[in-house]
Amino acid sequence: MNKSEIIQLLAECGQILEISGASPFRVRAFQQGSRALENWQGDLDQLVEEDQVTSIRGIGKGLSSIIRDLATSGVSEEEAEIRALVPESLLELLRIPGLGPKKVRAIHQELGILTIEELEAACFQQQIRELAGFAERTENVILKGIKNLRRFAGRSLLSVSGLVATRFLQSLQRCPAVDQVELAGSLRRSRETVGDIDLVASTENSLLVRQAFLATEGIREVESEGETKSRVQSEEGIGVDLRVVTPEQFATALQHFTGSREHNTSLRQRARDRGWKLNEYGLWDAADQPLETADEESIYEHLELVSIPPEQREDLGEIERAEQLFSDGQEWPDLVEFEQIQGTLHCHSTWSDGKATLREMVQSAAERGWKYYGTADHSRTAAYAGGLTIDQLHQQRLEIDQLRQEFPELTILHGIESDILTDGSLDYPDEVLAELDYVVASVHSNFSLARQQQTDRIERALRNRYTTVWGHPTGRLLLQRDGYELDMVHLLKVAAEEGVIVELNANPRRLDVDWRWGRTIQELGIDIGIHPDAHSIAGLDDIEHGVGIARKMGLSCQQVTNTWDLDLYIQRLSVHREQAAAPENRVGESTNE
DNA sequence: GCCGTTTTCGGCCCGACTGTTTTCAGTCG
Repeated sequence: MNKSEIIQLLAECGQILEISGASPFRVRAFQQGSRALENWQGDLDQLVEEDQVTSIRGIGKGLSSIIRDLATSGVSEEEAEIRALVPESLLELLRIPGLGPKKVRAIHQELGILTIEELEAACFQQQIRELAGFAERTENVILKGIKNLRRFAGRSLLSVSGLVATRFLQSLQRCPAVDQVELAGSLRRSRETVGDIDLVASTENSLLVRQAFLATEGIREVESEGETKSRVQSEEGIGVDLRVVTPEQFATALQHFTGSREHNTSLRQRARDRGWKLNEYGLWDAADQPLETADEESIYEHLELVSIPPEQREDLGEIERAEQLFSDGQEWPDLVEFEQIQGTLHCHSTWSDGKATLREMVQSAAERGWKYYGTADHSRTAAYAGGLTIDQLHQQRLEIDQLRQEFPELTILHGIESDILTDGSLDYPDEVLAELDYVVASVHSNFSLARQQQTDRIERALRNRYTTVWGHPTGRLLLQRDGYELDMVHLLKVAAEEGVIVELNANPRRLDVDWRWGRTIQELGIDIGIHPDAHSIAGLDDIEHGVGIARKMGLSCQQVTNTWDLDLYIQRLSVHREQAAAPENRVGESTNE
């Protein structure tokens, strides 16, 4: 059983235990264990083999034994025992908003209901309202929840949620009663997908602010509204939460609602260790005296930590690091910023499956003030995407020569996104690859190869002297499909050895390589290229999503190739080719045709 | 079930809103 299946299974065990009425702490242990495994990146098989699973914080003896059994044999006695506690289909009922474990349990025990369909029927037959603790309104809430569940599927992509968030943010910014307003939650932390949108506003008049919030365009439904908290559902099916506090409370509220939950739990524990109290309204010392918290920095400073960038707040060791930096008298290192981007590689045009012409794309790159622009259409095997024949590649070079004259201030680089063929070779003969400025090597076929075979295939491509960039390394599509099975640790080592730039594909459906590999990537000294994989002019804007993920990886501008000066960049693109050309470095080199 | 410079027991973050109730449990974040 692979890692993502185990993560899912542990979370389900937590939910089953919850419905069955187990200790809430045991429930939380499964949920936190599942999240801990999800946020940990490394080779799980190796960890299991070395019997080191408990080295992941949040996973102790009990969970590690379940994980070991599942990873090695696919079955676990403990897991089977938990699963037998309640019928599996009840987990579906938990997805209905407003229905938690207690209500699901009551509905099942009293009425024998097992599925969403049965629950819906029971609501129509007005059976639910007869149960203790339920009434007519609960039936309506459930029916509405079922309807929404069928219509919308949980989390959303940054490209969608970002637009919705901006709409609400602007509506609040226009309200004169608002003192400060900021985006919080997972969007501020640059998570790759978003469950709902969190906004924090400060004011002396919460009523006016609430009214401005509820007057925002595109609200399907108001789910709750109170003195300090309101929640609506947008037309796109995304929940939007607004928390309203006083100006003095803004910093602690922003910190609190930015999260993550795990980060906040650790931070509050740190306050408790001092006999202090921290919540969204402030920070109090042991004598119950409020401490000055004018901004987020001061909250961390009181707790003897340097200020931690929002993207890093996942409780993955950042608090320990902030403590060390604080005692060393240093600051958190600067993370890469959008304004530092000088250009990019891996953009498509109408030469293959892009929607804009090469000229239009180049024009847009020049208008953005970029120093360089790399075009990389699909290679010839990608027939589905209009991949270029060798002849077309040569014709494209003629157009690029022309554009270079028209846009002298922009350096235009001619590349290709070459399919990695099933045997690991690239899609053109060496002499054709040699004519190009760079090659993005990507897998677009045979996703279901066995792990070792897929790893070997990609390794061969990475060791090809013409490979400059490893494109969208795992091929995942967020909310659609997992990446192909591969040995990521091994392949990152290969990329480091060969000097291959690892792509951070900034398309909001991909955001691949996953940010959780950030630490490994930094340890190996790998250079990351943030590439929009743009198929249109608007697609170039996706770089901003990529920068957010790079910040989440903890990267500085030095580690992101497309923030570099032109000369350094050009030099970097040829490094691999020259390295590989040296006889002592010729390892597993391919002979394309 | 996890954790630990109060370490093998006894804690485990904390507050808002809703709906069903007449003071609170359940859900959510």
